[in-house]
Amino acid sequence: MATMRDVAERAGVSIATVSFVVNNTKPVSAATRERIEAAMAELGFQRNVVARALASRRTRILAMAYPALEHRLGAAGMGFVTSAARRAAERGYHLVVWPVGNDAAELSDLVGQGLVDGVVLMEVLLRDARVDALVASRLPFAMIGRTENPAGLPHVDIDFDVTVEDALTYLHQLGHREVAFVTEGEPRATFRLYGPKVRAERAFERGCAERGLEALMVECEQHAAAGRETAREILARHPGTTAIMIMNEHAASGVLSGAIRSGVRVPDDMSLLSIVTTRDMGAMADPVLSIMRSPGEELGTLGVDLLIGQLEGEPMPEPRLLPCVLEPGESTAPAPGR
Amino acid sequence: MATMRDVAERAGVSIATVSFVVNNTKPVSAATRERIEAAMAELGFQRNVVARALASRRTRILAMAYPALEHRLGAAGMGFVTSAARRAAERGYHLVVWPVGNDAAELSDLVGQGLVDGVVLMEVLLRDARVDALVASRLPFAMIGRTENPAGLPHVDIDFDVTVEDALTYLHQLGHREVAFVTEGEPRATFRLYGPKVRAERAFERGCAERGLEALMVECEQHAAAGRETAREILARHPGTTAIMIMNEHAASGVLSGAIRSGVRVPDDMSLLSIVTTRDMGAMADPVLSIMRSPGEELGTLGVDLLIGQLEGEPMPEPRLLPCVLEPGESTAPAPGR
DNA sequence: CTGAAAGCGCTTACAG
DNA sequence: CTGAAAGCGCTTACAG
Repeated sequence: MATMRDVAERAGVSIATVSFVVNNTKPVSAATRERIEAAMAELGFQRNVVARALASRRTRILAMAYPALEHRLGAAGMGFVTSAARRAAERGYHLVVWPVGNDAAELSDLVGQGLVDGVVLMEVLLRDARVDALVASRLPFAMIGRTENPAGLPHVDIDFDVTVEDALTYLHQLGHREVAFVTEGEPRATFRLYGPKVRAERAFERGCAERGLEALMVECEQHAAAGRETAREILARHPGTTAIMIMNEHAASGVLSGAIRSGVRVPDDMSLLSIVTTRDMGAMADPVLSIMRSPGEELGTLGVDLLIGQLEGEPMPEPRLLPCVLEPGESTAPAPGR
Repeated sequence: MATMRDVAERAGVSIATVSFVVNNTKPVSAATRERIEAAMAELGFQRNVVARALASRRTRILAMAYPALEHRLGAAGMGFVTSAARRAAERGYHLVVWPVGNDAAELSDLVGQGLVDGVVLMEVLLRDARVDALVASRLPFAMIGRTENPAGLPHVDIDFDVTVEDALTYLHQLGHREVAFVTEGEPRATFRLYGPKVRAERAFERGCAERGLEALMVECEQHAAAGRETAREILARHPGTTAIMIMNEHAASGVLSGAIRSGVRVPDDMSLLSIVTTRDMGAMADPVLSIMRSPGEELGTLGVDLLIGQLEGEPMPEPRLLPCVLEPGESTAPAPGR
């Protein structure tokens, strides 16, 4: 590999001048610039990013930190990572992936190595030791998700209030008055601090109260069999239910087939709406599920933008909350008798 | 951040000696080692990985290169990345993700930056310019997947021969004599070079020939609606078919519901076997699909091991081919009349 | 507009 | 067992 020294010799200049044209950081006369560019082309020069990082104290590497044991991150998880990596590349950065535990020690350790200029933190909890560790480290970071009170901390997240409110409005306008909400259930204690679930539940309760509806919520493990069982349970205990809203991607198809197996027609007797999910997931069911699409890729892109913005001294961008967008499928219809 | 110089001063030694104990690279007397370790603890010293990389000419960063536009990589793609990142971390490496185009120029450019010690290349084609570029770069690499003739190139891949053979054996033993194979179809020209598809088709043809069966193969786009249409087509044109093998994760549930909508009972009238997929995908269908599980995470782990093996001068590990493993669900049964 | 030089924080022969 | 010193390949004041 040719170095700057090689280029400088060939062009008959100092390496400083080569650096100036490579980085376009100081004025250089057209003549010498041309000589240098010719030399670079002839030698196939590429600047060594490690040396640049050490000298400039900026590695131009970002980290994407996500929970190591997170199996919930399926297709959506890949969407975060690929969109974030793409955006980072577009802006001249690299993205490393850091599977980290929920304890902050591991993250602090990684940060201390000095490899990255900043961190994008995924799957943030309402109270999150990793966030505290990042604040303490003074390294720039951005959250995908947010703590209980994220004011002042750069973040992007799904707008659960708007998403749930839009979902309820949609179902309510279809005439549904008894709506069940199937959420994710998990034994792990930290799950009580899982923002998406907590925020969606609060929004559901509020939305139901405003409409004078009962807020029926059921937790369900994250697989199809549990979804089937949950559907049966709802039908047995709350036979008046005409619509089920689901925020549990892996159980949604199970809820559907559980209902169908119980002799319920979807959407004639029962509407199903799967929220915070992807078109692909909805399309795999039969009938195709109506969904509210999660803005997964947008969040990855925005998270990186928020971080790079800080690194490059742009005016601190506002936190962004993006709602999921309704994409009706075949599983929602007017309530029976309407 | 404390540097080695700080530690050395505090311990009253040279920075060389500090380096020796940090890296455990030369014998140091117990007494001085203790002083140094105490100093490190007091200062909270962490070695700067960028400086180490520059001095040692090893960054201990690996790249995972995958096709930028690849939307096929859903949950399985995340499995590759997370398992690879975890393995890299276990062995003291970082993993950067590189979304790259199919042309080799982008990859060569990234390699030339000197950021990584090696590359794990995903979604390798039978003839692949990126592989040629990596060979030319002389940078160590490992493939997940393989070219047409990968002898001498480190790789891990699914053993499509064994997988398809096992699938056929399973169906044949259940009495099925007319088996259709639904594969992925795509307009892109490079898809003709997509190894998994080509190898599976060859294996299917061979297996059918050996058993005196007709090798019925149908291409299908990668979504559920196309799967439904494909099921109808098979039923209409080949009414004797009693089993469908599917290597098209996103269409599998569609094939199932297409068959059911046509009045076919699964598995009584028709068996369905989805190969090279995940338990999660199979479980989302009703009835639960019998699958052959893709060893996605194992491939990610092995790919990293293969790469690190080269970097650390271990004897060149053999390429590894892993078969998918049969996990019967509710969608396969003896052929009708058996 | 251009260059000489210090320095980023380590590793690694080399010498003792 | 330990240290002085060169060097990894750049960037960046500073001087001219």
